[in-house]
Amino acid sequence: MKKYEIIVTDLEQKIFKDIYKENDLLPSENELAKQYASSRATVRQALKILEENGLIQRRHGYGSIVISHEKLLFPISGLTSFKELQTSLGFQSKTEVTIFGEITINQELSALTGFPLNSEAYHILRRRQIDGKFTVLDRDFLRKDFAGNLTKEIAQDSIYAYLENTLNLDIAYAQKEITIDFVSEEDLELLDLTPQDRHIVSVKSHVYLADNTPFQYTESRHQVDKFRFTEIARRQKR
Amino acid sequence: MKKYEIIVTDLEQKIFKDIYKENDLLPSENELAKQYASSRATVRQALKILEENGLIQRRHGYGSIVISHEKLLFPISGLTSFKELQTSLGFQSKTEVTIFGEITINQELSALTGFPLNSEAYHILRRRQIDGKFTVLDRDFLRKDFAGNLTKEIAQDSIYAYLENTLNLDIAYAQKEITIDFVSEEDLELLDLTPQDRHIVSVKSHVYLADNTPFQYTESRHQVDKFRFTEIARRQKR
DNA sequence: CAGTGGTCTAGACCACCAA
DNA sequence: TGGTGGTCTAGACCACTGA
Repeated sequence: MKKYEIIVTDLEQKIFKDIYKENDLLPSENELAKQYASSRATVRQALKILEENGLIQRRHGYGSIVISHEKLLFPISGLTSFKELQTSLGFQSKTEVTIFGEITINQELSALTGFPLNSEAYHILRRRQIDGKFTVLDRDFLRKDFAGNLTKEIAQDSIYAYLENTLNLDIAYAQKEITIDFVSEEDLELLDLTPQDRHIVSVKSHVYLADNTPFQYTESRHQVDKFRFTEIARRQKR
Repeated sequence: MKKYEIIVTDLEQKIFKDIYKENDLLPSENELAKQYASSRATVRQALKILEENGLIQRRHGYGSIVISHEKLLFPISGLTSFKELQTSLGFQSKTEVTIFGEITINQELSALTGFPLNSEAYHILRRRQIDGKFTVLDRDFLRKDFAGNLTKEIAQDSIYAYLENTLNLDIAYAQKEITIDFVSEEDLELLDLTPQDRHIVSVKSHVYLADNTPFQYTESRHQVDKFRFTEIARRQKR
């Protein structure tokens, strides 16, 4: 474990255990450097992470204030997968793999996914049940040359866990887009929608590996009243 | 201008001018440190910002890759106000101030906004026109003890510009939430909705100052088919 | 004013990557 | 293996906040 990670973890725990309470000041950077027997730069690296995670707010010439952390629920932001969400929130839920196929990328799919023309990809359609009702429909395209031997069983569990832990693929970032679409035939067929539902929330993601190759394209369609997205936004000074 | 800002700006321009093209490698950190006559730490601070802004992707042991920047349109993320968006995107648009009033924060409003009970606040309702149609409805609550003498004229222009540039208020971060609501009576009355529209996108923001005081609460209601939200999400390793 | 966080330097060693 | 980015140090000066 790296030194700055140790500091982050320790401060996180102290915040969650209310040793440092909401609106408290953390010890100064010099003080923390002494406490952790580190340089100030290392402490600052740790504080930067706490700030990005929305746990503290730093103030020039004053100190680092602890932010209310009760409000920090349910960040769909940050590339979190369904399985992770589900376990961390303790939902009653199930995943059904509707389609598990392979496909050659044609012109249209290449434009959509960013994959090379004529490359081979998995095409997976899954629907996810929350509290007994199918509320989310996920369509995934994954490049076969990277995703190795994906199976239906893995798709039923967590694809991300498999890619990152088993294949050691380095997933770096995603370009996400949220829009509201009209309900499609397919949505009606596969999700438990009420007849009055005309709209659906669509979250499209292009997922890239560390070396910048487009690796996955996902469209996730959520029943409108089950969707919620939260994030901490910091004002960009520059 | 700080040294790392100079480096960021310079590299940004070189990327936008295609001197460094998509999928190119930037010069190494040591090389850049030489070029800008700075330390490596300063170069790294600049590269960190470029990475957070989605312009490059850094890779351990390899280098910093330039990411496609054509995809970077319309980030509502990052606390951007309507006026900024409008000017940066060149929309034809207009803002109408429907309500400009003052209000004492009661129990209910205190819970909603986080403002102290019995404090004084501005209550502003604005509707925004894009291409001749009212598509966005903004309801703002701003604490009067911070927002000084706000006027209807300022509200018609940009409140943020006034607060930051004129009052020098230090807006630090916002907790945002996106949900889909049912269309309300008020929405129907003030927005140009079609009779079939049943849903509306609601973006709620709690805005905080640098010293962590809740300062503004905004609910922004967007016509469903005019709403689009994009962001770059990085996978959290920790 | 003393103390805080923000910027910056010049070094060091390590972990990773491609050839 | 040589070059890359990732971590870390020990120091310096500056800009800002509060009393």
